Amino acid sequence: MMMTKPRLNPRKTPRQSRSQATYVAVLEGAARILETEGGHRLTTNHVAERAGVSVGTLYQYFPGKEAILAELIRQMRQDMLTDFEEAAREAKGKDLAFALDALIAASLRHHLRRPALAQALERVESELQLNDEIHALKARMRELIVEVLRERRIMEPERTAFDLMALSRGISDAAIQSDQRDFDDLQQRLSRAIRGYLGLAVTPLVAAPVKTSTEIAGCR
Amino acid sequence: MMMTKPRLNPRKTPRQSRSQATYVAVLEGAARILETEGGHRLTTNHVAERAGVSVGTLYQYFPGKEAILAELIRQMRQDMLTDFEEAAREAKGKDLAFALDALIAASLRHHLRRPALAQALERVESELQLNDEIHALKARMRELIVEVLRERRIMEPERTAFDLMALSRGISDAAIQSDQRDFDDLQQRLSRAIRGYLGLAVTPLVAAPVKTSTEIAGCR
DNA sequence: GTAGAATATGAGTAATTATTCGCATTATCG
DNA sequence: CGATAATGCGAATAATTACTCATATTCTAC
Repeated sequence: MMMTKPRLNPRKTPRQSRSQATYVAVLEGAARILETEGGHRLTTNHVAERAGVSVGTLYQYFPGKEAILAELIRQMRQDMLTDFEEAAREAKGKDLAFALDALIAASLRHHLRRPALAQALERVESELQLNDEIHALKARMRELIVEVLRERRIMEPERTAFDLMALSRGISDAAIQSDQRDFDDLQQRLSRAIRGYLGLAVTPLVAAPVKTSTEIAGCR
Repeated sequence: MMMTKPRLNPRKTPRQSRSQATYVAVLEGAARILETEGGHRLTTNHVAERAGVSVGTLYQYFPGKEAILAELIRQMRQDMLTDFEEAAREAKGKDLAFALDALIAASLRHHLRRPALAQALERVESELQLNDEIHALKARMRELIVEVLRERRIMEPERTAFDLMALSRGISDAAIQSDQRDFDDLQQRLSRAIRGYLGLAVTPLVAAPVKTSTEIAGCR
């Protein structure tokens, strides 16, 4: 034979359906380890075992565990972006509060689908430095929100989008960490936080002690 | 000799000043690794090296790297709690907005002192399960905020404190991750987010397109 | 069918990381 | 001092984890 290729890309692209199945099995095995045992137990041998696959097979498709994590993150971000795009399309033409609620719902659905996995992947994401593809996905998500804000004449849409995403993530993460999983409850709390940041009307949490005449008269 | 003790607690308490110095050197070495290289490079040998200490010495004071991390986290939470208590004392008797700003400032100081370290430790904290002492520190911090809210007649103080802490952390973390380090800018953004959540007055971000008479007349 | 390509295997090896232990050094106290 | 305890050392060893490769199995196309 002429010359065996010098082992170029260690990561093959699966061609047959059986290898496709192997590929997703590895990813799913890794995901389940993240969910149930934590990142420190994610070793190549262990992933292969949980995937019902041999280590050698794993290495045919992934050069190492970082590659597995990167692919899981990429898929998560891709799914999230798709949901966001759908929500933004629905909200087209509707008013600000409606559009925001649609985006909040999309974000919440994502966090509640596989809560432990989403949390673990976000942690990994901030620890690893990511490839450009993942960065691009996140950038497009932010741009999408910026557009929603800009169309509604919100000032400083970039910074506002940044803060809204950040505070949403903060509340979602903390809630999920404490096993709060009630969709409607979380939706309300996120909606309050976001509307409040924007200066939209929000029912005050200050229980009026005794209504004085000056308080009733004054607009704020 | 009668009987060598069966190696009870592998973690000695340093008695001489020199060993005190060793103890803190190990912690500082670990902290610097977290800051500059990331959690995956935190190995006992490496920590010892960066601390200028031999591995054996490290193991005299810490049974393993988790113990080092736990102690770093404990110290971080302890410092933060102290700052919060101080801020709450200052704010005693002042109005809600003032009290909140004092707490925000304390939180921000903490995050900005050693930003990369704070981030890394928070990640580790959510990955490891912590001992009761650290849980207690966090619980006392939340209680402190609950009290601030309760004294000002805020409804559902527990849940509100939870959400305020969560959204603050979300914004702080995201900002620091993006190298936004301007104290006053962050203070303003956090203040807006928190006041907004509570339904306090916040300058709206909606650029009024044309002021209609009904908008000017209506209180909200 | 059968040839050849693709895929799968897992024991075996390399590399990394954790942990110990015998001994050297330094401090404390009378 | 000198005795004893405290501290420090780091090569050596154990344990874990990463990764390979010779071989076996399964698929595809003719």
